[in-house]
Amino acid sequence: MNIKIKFPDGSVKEYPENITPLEIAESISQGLAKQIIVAKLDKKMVDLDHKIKNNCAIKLFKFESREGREVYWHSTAHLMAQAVKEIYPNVKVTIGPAIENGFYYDFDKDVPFTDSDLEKIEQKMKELLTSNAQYIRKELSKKEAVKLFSELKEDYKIELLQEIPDNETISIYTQGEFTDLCRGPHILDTGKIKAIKLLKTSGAYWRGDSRNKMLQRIYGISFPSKKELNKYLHNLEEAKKRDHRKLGQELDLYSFSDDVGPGLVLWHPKGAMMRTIVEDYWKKKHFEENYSLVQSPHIGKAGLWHKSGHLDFYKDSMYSSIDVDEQEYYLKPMNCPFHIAIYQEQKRSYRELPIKYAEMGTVYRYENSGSLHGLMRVRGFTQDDAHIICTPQQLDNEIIEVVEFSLYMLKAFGFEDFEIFLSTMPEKAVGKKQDWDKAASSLENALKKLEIDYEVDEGGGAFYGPKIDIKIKDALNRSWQCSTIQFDFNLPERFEMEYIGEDNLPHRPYMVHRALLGSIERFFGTLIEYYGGNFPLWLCPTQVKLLPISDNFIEAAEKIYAILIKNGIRSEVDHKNEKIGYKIREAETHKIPYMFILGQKELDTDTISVRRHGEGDLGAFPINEIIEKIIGEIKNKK
RNA sequence: GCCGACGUGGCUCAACGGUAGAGCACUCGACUUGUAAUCGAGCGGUUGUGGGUUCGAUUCCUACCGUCGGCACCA
Repeated sequence: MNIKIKFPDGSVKEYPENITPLEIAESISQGLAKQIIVAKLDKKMVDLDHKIKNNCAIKLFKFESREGREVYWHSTAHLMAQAVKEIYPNVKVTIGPAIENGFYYDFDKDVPFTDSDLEKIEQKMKELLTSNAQYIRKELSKKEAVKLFSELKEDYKIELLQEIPDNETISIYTQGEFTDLCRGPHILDTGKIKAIKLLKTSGAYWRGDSRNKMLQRIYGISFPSKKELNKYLHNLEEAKKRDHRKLGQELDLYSFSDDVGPGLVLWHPKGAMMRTIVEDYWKKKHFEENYSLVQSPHIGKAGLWHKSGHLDFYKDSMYSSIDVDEQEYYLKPMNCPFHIAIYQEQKRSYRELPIKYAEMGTVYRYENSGSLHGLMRVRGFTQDDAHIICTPQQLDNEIIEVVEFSLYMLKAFGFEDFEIFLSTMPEKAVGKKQDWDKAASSLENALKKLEIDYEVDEGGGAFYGPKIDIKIKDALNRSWQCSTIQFDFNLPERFEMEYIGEDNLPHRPYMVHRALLGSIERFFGTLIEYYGGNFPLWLCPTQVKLLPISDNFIEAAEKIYAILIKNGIRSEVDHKNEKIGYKIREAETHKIPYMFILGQKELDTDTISVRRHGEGDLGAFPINEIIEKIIGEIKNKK
């Protein structure tokens, strides 16, 4: 009997029953058959030797597809587990999924893996490859599976099995001597894996819970060719050059000091200059958006933080108290209570709302030592914070405006690539369910109305309200939260915030916290990595460096410098007694966008020779012309 | 916080159970220079901190601090 197979292009072909995806691929072309990794029948991913029984739609995946890579890497993880078990038979296996770039496998092993263990394991994997073992799927009952893994003494697998319903069919995969509990699918045989690299080891808690035992994780990656692996490793090296910690030092933007303390940033002149430009732009835009700028102190009395709930919920991550005149004070971990205090200085009318208080507020949080990371995660940072206090009727519109504003800001700094999340009510939460729903739908409506793609992070909201987060990835693909727009059902209640409505009765306002850039420190870090230190001209701390050909032209350079400064162009004169090649090299390595070269030739023709970073010699320009060009570029934020 | 690795002049790195060496940077001198490193000289480190082993430690052990890679956390 024949069955009908529908292809993604809509065409339908008939095949005999029990045909496999691999055979179907072979019927199309040998080339395709060689490349495919896995197949999808209707909505189910299956092995390539899966016997097809019914009419269905088929989709074949190569390594180039996300699905293909996932299966490929997952199969490599099995291979790694096999290698580990052969070298260390007493190690217990746990789970080993594919991740965005490669795979990992967690093992329970008393002594952590060392770098040389990694080499041994990699070597063993390559050895195992030569046997070209097949990944053989077997289905069995839960009872049988429990028996099998008990015999293998794989306790973690038994724990996993226990969570599967009793009547469900369990699948296991075996390659060579190694059998793993696994839903699949897998590649057909290890022969497809051509290049492997084990990248790093680390500790990782069983099931991601810090109360559980710490396991030993190995990360790795694999490719169908050595060439692709090398390319990946090369890209990794290139990405490391964009690391904001490396560039921050090289470009003399900021530093940390052991004497000052971990996670406390020292902004050097060039970094502080850039920060000032960011903040000035931010302020200008906030005035345009009808925000009122406020400023608040760095510490406040304990009572304030009790009332706000911060001491209940976050005491462990607040710096310890400061004793002032026998009163307890705390460094602020958030700006909200101060903004609320400003709001409450007067009786507020509905006519005043919405009130939007904004502040570049520097807050201090005692972050775990292990989580500190350059500028991305620090202990003292400045939030571009604001609190929108409005009536329920104003809410939807305010949310739309703030989401738009947020994207506008990120785009102004050149960011196009970010991920947006809508986080909903967590298990532990304050406020009424109906308020949460209203707030969440208001957030969702704004995203939909603005036609923004987003993911829902179920239960990912703060305890006090749902939120929209925007995350940006760093050079090494780690993602960091920047913008955040958060509802707060907690503080208006706790502080008994009110406004007098049209009905002459007090009402509780809605409050939204929002930070568009997030933390200035983190934002600056992502900015560095995004541009790899080659900032758009308007942000560059030094826009033009004047390079006299010899000492004899320093004076002439100083004159041009004065003109540039007068035109608002940030410039420097190179006073070094060096050859022009040296000065150019130094300016290039410092990623200075414009180099003005000045010698006899230029003096004679009343021009300057212009060199652009990364582009090279642009030729000679009359000074006015090049100033105009530069000013234009700054205005266009290029 | 947890697991692991690491910590040598401002930076990048070397050496080693016998009181540290190079390049760059910096200072000085010579050269007065044409689109990514001119030459020479000099300055600069109680090898993260404390304790221990040893005749002797930067090297070995240990605790702490910090950094890095993950995990957990992230209002």
